[in-house]
Amino acid sequence: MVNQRMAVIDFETTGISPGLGDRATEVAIVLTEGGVVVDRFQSLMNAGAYIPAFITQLTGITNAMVQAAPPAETVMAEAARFVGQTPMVAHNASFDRRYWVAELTRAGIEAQQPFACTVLLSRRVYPEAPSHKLGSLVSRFRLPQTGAAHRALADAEMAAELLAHIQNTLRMRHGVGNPDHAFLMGLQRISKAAVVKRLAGFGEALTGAEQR
DNA sequence: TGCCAGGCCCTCTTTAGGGCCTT
Repeated sequence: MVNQRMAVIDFETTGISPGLGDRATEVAIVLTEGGVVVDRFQSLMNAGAYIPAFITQLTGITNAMVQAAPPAETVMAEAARFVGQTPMVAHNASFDRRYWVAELTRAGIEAQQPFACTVLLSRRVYPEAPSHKLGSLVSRFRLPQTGAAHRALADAEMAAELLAHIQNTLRMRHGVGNPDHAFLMGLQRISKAAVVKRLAGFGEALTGAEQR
């Protein structure tokens, strides 16, 4: 059992590019330990950015909702205190890490936490999956649907469920005794081709589907 | 009002192009 604490994060935003002015509208972080959620943080935030209609249609988050929310800098400072030095995880982490760094930088806070990515891990551990979207994987593995998709807390909790499922697969199918954050970072860094050899070294042979 | 990016991965590749994934 992996008892290491990890912080699974999800942002809702006004778009896909913080470098071009997009801002976060909501953040949620769940702390997991041994595959169990032990604490939660969630808040809308007012970054003063306009939310396009199609984003509101996707997330349900309106301009009025964020205008009534605390300032982004205040929320991010609370989020940073909540996370501390806990290693982080996100679904498509390159996206959430960019917003984590961008919003913390605006708040005058340095971001140093390493990010593991459940998309990269899923591609390596479940190469047979036809889709690696969060919702598709949750459905495929019959994981709990923790609320409305495309809201930060629900997506963070579903990503945490997926993380626990990946860790369990590594333990049960591949004999990885301790799939902690450092192991996951190592696994996502090596090429997909190298993963077969790496995991095979932990014990049980991979399935045919995984060796394709 | 509503445009946009970036990293990873595959292949009809590597002097490239396109799909996936996130909002």
